Amino acid sequence: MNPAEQLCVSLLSKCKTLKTVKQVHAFASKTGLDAHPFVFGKLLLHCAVTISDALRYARRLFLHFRNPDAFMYNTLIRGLAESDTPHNALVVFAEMRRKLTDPIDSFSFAFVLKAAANCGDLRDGMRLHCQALVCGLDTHLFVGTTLISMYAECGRVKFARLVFEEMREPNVVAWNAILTACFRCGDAKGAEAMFRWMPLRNLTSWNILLSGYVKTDELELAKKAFLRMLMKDDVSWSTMIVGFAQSGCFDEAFGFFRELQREGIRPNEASLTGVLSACAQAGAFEFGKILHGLVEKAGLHWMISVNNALLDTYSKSGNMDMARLVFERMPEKKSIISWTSMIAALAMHGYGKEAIQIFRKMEMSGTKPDGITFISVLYACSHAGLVDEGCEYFAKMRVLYGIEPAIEHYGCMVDLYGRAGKLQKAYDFVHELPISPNAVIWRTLLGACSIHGNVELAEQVKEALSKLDPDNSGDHVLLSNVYAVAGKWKDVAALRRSMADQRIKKAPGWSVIEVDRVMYSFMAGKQSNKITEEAYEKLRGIMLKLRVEGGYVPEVRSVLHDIEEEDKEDSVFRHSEKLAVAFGLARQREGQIIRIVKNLRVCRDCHTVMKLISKVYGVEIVVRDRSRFHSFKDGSCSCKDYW
DNA sequence: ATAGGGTTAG
Repeated sequence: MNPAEQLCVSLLSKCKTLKTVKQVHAFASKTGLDAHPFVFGKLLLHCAVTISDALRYARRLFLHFRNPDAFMYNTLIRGLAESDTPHNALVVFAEMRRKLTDPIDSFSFAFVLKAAANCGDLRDGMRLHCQALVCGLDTHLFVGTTLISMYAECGRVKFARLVFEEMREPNVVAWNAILTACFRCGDAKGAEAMFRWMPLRNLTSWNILLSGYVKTDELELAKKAFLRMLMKDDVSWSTMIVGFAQSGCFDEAFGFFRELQREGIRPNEASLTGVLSACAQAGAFEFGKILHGLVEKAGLHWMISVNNALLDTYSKSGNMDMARLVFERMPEKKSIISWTSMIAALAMHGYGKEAIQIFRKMEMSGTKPDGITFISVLYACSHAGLVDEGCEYFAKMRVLYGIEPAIEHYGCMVDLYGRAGKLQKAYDFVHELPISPNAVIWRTLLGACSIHGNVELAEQVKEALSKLDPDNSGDHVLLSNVYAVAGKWKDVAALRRSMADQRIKKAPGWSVIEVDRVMYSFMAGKQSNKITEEAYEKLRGIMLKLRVEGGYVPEVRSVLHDIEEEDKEDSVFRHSEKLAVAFGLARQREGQIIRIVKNLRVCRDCHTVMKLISKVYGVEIVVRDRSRFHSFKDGSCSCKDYW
């Protein structure tokens, strides 16, 4: 190769996107550098298949070569194996065997086995195993290792172990493969033993141990192993961050991320998506913006996964404008996750119609929706009162896309009917389900009864629930609220007694507000400190002003206990979201949006109060519920009082 | 070896 060709090659190795590959390609053909098409073509192809979304381009290039050799076939097979159509790799492999007379080398087997593993097709995998055996390559280090992974992917530890035992001198990579295989097939004990026996370990072995623990929900064990590690890399850190984020412990995820930064480790795409997901769960708006900055700084803004996480974080922390911006500026092709996240985001913020529009756009773009997409669409319909549309899409998912509805989809339908007040329809729907309803289904129905005050149905539903999930405090409270609304105080009292007897406690509600990068949390009830005192003080003033200027009358119908009217007033007065808003009004700069995250759903009275505050004080308040957003402005809410 | 989206409820 002459120096100019070498320059091209080194340029190519730095390419991260299809666009840059194409630029180099164009440059090369313009200056005649591709006069050496074989050398150059190989490398271009190699580069193209390592980049996601570049496969079609790679295939087209491949067709330009009349007599591709084994290396080129291998390269294409490798790319296809990693793509979302790994089966094509098997097809190309068969073609290669037909056309090439050279013996198949270990690389070909390794790549095509990878494809079989990604297909999860045991039969293809075993056929390839036999072929490798005939070629005498099955005990080859590289091939044996991929055989182990293939069997692990198909859930056959025994076969994986057999292959491993046949290998004469397994290296670390092979040991790591069998370690992974044990974890993947659910044999954690075997994996631990394997880890202890390993004659050689590297950093990867430790990381496999970490991720194995994380996947089996043994976070404490993962933490212990993590502390024992002398060397840690970004993968080790990512594993911990992601592990904690996935099991909802966002505080610990934040902790690991901060520590990673202190150690001077560069955050990669996995650690950033992990911490962003924790951020989305916590609804931490300011922190999310800081993380966005870190994404830019790390140069990872071109990655789809990172953008998906950013989109989700912005929407779940109440900033739809930024979420939209991220969505529109997404690089290359949007993934199914991008579309679904956007649909869910719009739905959560009460833009049901727009969510459906995005779904249509997705259909037109040629991306096929999956089960989760439909959950989001149905969720959008039920929370916007779009009953007909919901039914339409429910039918569509099976007829048009061949997706069989799962229990979650049925749950959405029950919610769709129930929320809209079609209780009978919802009830019939539950009785006609092809699968037996779970607690969530009944709870959805109970929620609908509570919204629409149907005592008889609520009692029936509670009966079914107490068989499936008797200890759920929320269900008792819900039924009690139905009684309270109907004025059946005796029933309320009886229910309270039985709750006390069974030691079922009502879960406390809390609200969080972020002021100057500090999170303040409020809980209804006893404990008082300087912060809550300050909030109470402000709240008293607010309520007085609302009565005088806003014509506020406390709404007390959803109070649990049979107590005097005044006490009921006091009880709703203490709700955590009111305290948080009061604190926000006291401490935040004027004109700043007051953002609150709550663990339960807002009560009717608080909802009214928020609307009034937004009008009387001229502020914008954004409250994140357990399941959606309420954006209060000029005396009305984005949910249009339908929630 | 690490990633991103989803039903109900207090």
